[in-house]
Amino acid sequence: MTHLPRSFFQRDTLAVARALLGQRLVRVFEGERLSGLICEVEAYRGADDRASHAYRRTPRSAIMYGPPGHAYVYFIYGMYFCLNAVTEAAERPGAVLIRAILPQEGLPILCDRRPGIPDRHLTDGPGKLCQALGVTLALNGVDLTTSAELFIEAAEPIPADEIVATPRVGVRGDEAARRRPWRFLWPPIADTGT
DNA sequence: TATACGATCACCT
DNA sequence: GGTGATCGTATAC
Repeated sequence: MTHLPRSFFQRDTLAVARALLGQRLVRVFEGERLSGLICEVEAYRGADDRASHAYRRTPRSAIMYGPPGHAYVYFIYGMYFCLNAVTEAAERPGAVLIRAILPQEGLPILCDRRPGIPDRHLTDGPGKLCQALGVTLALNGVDLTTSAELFIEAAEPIPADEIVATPRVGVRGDEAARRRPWRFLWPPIADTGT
């Protein structure tokens, strides 16, 4: 088991998004391994994508203009965090939002961190998986290719014909941005958000 | 300095 | 299927 290398992230954002499906997201929290297979992602790009935080270069979005392979964590709706992996070469902004994982290791701890929530819903949303894994702003900017507390391991690649693409969730306003099928799901039976 | 809003979730009906 | 929670960030003043 080894960290995905920087070259994995340093390419087209859409290619990284598809390739991340099926890989294992690992969080080492208080000495315990928590992990799950990535089963839902969304691609966000830069100047050509009004739905992306990187559409404008601000202090918050600056991380997406930096080298690939780093974590971009942001706070949303007053109570949740979302985890992204920065893509593309430096100065070319892009990121993949990790929206859901299938729990593999540390299930009892995931349950402890989300009391009263059925197993099925522990990590089936971007804010949920951050809560379950203990991902907060403290991890913003960490290097996923070298970090000992948050990284991604190579697992089984997913055949292209098992991946479903749909429009992204929660994208409003810009018509072109809303139309783009840059949300990727695996397996196809996963929640479709309808 | 002030204000509007958001890449969401849980709980209600 | 609808709505309230709750606050960092961007943008306007």
